[in-house]
Amino acid sequence: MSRIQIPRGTQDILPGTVEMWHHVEEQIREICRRYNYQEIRTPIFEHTELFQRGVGETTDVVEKEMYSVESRGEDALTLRPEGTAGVVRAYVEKKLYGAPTQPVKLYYLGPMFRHERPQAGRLRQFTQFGVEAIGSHDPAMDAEVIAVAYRFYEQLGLRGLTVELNSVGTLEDRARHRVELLEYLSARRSQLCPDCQSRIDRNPLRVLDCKVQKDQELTKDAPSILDYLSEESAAHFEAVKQYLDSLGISYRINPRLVRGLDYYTLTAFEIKMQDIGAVETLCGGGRYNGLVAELGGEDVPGIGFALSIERLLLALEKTGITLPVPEGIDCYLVTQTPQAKGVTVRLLDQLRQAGIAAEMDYLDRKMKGQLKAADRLKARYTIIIGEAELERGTAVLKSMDSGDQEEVAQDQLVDALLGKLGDK
RNA sequence: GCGGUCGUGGCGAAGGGGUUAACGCACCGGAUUGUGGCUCCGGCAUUCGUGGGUUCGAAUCCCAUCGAUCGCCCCA
Repeated sequence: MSRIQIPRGTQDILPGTVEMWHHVEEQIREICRRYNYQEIRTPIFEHTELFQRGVGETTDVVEKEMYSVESRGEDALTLRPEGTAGVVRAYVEKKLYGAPTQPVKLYYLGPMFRHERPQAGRLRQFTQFGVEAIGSHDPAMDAEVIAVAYRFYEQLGLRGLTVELNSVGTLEDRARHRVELLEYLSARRSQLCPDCQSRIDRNPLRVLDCKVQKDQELTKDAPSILDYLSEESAAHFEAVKQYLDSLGISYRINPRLVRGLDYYTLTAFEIKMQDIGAVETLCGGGRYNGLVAELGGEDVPGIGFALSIERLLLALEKTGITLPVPEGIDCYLVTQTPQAKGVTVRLLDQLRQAGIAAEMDYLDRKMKGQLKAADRLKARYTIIIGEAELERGTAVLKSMDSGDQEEVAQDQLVDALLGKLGDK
């Protein structure tokens, strides 16, 4: 029979690795508790139209990366490629604008799906942690959202991160900038790389972000969005910068920073780290003041970020940070003869009910093999029941660390072991 | 959608046309018939991703295919 393999761009997270995920997940819940963001869980799939309207019809994500299915004559469904659209949909549908605490501050953690060619830090199923703060225009809100991401990385031990900051303005700001930019780019069209020539028509802001050296030089003096911000937009941007200064979070203004999703307005930011492969962006986010209205709600502002756990793990690995991973069990039960097995099974269950992580042999290994197995499992203690102990109703309790051992009555074992484990 | 590199046991890895496919880790057994971590000994790939071709002979050369990986586009 031929073997069925894991789909491209997905991964099995096995024991030994999953513990790191647990640790990261704990840190996420902890930081969200402190910053007062509450968890929301939305469906893994949504109506395709949600992403078309939310993310934007002409974005790459919607145009060529969605996993969509026709669903038995009903509206087409799509595996979520990002988290914000679903959260905002829920905000509108569940009327969270009426929630007793405002602004509404939510976080999510879960798998996203995009049909792309996998590479380092890019998968078809990947996991995002994101927050959304909906209902506030306050630039301090922007700073807080950036701080959540930044402090989260700090808390895990990552250093040398760069916060890149920009304002992409309001729709009106962008429209005025776009006219000038198009004029500038069109004049140089033929000298730009083929990718950029098509970007001019699709998303001219992207041209400014091109990695080709020649293009960088050609667009060096292109009109900057920052020069087209309205007074209000500029004031917002200034305030965000000041709040970040107060937080002691350093940042780099990058007027060419563009986000790939259509819903962003005003503040846009990324957190980057070098040398983790071709992808250096760990986290991306920004304001989306038009999105709630676009999805049928009131005209309520919002801001959020999304970051990938896979990229975080990659960054930690490159930095040489190992996460604290609990390992080892408390106790391994060893039997010399098959006759003792009945007692062992009973004792094992008693230990487990008492909260002790315990294991026994299921492979008919000899005593020696069982002790070796206990060692491999990093058991702190072993309980050995040989012929003599079986007869006397006792067991040997042995410390695997010191090698010390003592004989204990079987009905005293749980307490004896609890006492020893408690001493540690 | 496009390009580079790679595919040998559970894992890491040598071998780059000639008949036993090194070695290390892990695993199992023994030395030690009631005790792990160290040591020593033994066992563990009818087979080199898959299919086809060249050849007296292919893990080794060629083609195709599948997969992995890195990069482009784009993004977290």
